[in-house]
Order: sequence, then structure tokens, then C-alpha cells
Amino acid sequence: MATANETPVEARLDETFAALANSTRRAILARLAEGAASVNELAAPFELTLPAISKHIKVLEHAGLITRARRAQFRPCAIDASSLALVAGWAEQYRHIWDDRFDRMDDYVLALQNSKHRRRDDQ
Amino acid sequence: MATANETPVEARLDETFAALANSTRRAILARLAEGAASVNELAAPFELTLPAISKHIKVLEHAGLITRARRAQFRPCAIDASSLALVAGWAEQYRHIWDDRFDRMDDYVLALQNSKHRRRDDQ
DNA sequence: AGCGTACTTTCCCTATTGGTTAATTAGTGG
DNA sequence: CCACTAATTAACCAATAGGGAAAGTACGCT
Repeated sequence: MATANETPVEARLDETFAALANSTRRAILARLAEGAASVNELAAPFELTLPAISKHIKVLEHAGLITRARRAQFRPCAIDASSLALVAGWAEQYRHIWDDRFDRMDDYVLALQNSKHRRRDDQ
Repeated sequence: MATANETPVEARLDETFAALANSTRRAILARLAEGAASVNELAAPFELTLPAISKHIKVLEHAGLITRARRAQFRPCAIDASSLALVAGWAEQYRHIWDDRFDRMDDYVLALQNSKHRRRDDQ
């Protein structure tokens, strides 16, 4: 929920983090990272109804994470990384906190990518 | 809302992003990046009541963003960067999208030079 | 004009979130 | 035991989020 009296940047972070706090929406983003897609294409992998996907897309769009075009009766979506860059930049603020204890963040990128056997030797 | 049938990593990202989608909680994190603090210390800058802050702290703790100790009647909070590293790592997955202008050129040049460019997404 | 495809909007429902006040637990020190 | 401080829990409320079903809109085609 957008807390009262926020700066524009804080409000944007609210929206962006909220949009990312849902695995369906993150999966849609991951799909769009491969290239633009129509709503039906985006909906295909999910068991949700089309209106549900449509709403997720609206949330992503409003958070600035995707952009939309009109081509015939299609409304193709494309990823817009500027809000993702905002998130990455926000998290980078705290890098020194985990850099003190952990080697490289690349380990976490790898842990994310093959999350099936996550090995975290520290902690 | 935690979508059904999520992997543990997805569920953790849900919780972490949701916890970060609130400027009060991000401000608490920023304060804790300066050092550990009690609940009352954390509550001081806000106009919210103590129970409200207490709930925010519980959300942060459950998301793994902070840890808590017991010292006398105080329950000091400390930042825990591992979930922040998870967020940073997640966002880094998409770095090539906002770096694309340069990355595409890099990849193209590298591909020309030794026909074996770095594989960044071979999942 | 009429039909089909591709969405979106509206209405409805339930669950969660963020906030409050009031009551309660926990620990410290007379 | 009593009082004080620190913090949580309980009960409640309004607003939001996520989902479905059904109806509506937009566009291309014949």
C-alpha cells in the first residue's frame, strides 16, 4: 500500500516492488526478457484465466516494468528495464553489507539460475 | 499473495519483494544499515504507533531481511543482507536488458573474434 | 453487416494488508 | 510485590489484491 507523503521515488519503488512480489508477474517478465509477446502468448503457460493475466499485465505496465503497443487486435508487451535498473540500484546500496561476508554476488545469481540444488556453503 | 505451487525460491522472492514494497519498511532497513536498533528507536522517526512498527518489523523478519536478538527487555533488530543479495541477484539477471546497447556489441565482437561468446542464460 | 479473435472491463467474492486502540507479556529495579 | 519500560498480541476496521464468470470493446476478414 502506498504510504502517505512519499517522495516520487519512494512511490515508484513501492509500485515496482509490489509488482515484483508475485511469481506469475515475475514469470511474465522472464518470458518478456526473451522477446515481446501478446497477452495470449503470455497467458499460455499459466492455469489462470485471461482476465487474471490481463490484470497482472496492467500491474506490470503501471509499475513501468513493461510497455505496450497496439498492432491490429493484439496488444503486444515488451519488457522495460528502467524500473528493473531502479531495483538493482536500490539493492546495490546495501552491497557492502553482504560483501563483508560473502565472496561475490555471482554466487547468488547462479543460485537463482539453478535453484533446484541450491548450495550455500556459508551460513 | 503467495501464488500456489511455488518453488521455495519463488516463495522467498514473493515475501522479500512484498516486504520491500513499503517505504516505512525500506526506511527501517536503511536505518538498520547504520547499525542495530531497538523497536522504539526504529519507531521514533515515524508518526505510526508502536504496534504498527512492530508489525512491519515482523514482516521484515519473516522475509529474512532482519534478525532479532533478546537483550534484557529489548529485542534489538539487525539487518540481514542475504535476502537483499537475493534481490540484487534477481535484478542482475536482467542487467543485459538495460545494458543491451553495449552488451549486444560486445557479444557480437566476441562472437566474431572467437565464435564462443559468454553464455549468460543457458538454463 | 456479420463473425471471429484478442483482449479488457465489470461485478462479485474472499483473503491479506496496514492501521488503530486496548490489553497482555516480559524483564528490570526498587 | 509493585511500578516502570519495552514490546507484542488481540480485536477491529477500511482498503487493496487476486481470482473467476460474464459482458463489452476493438480490430480484421469475408
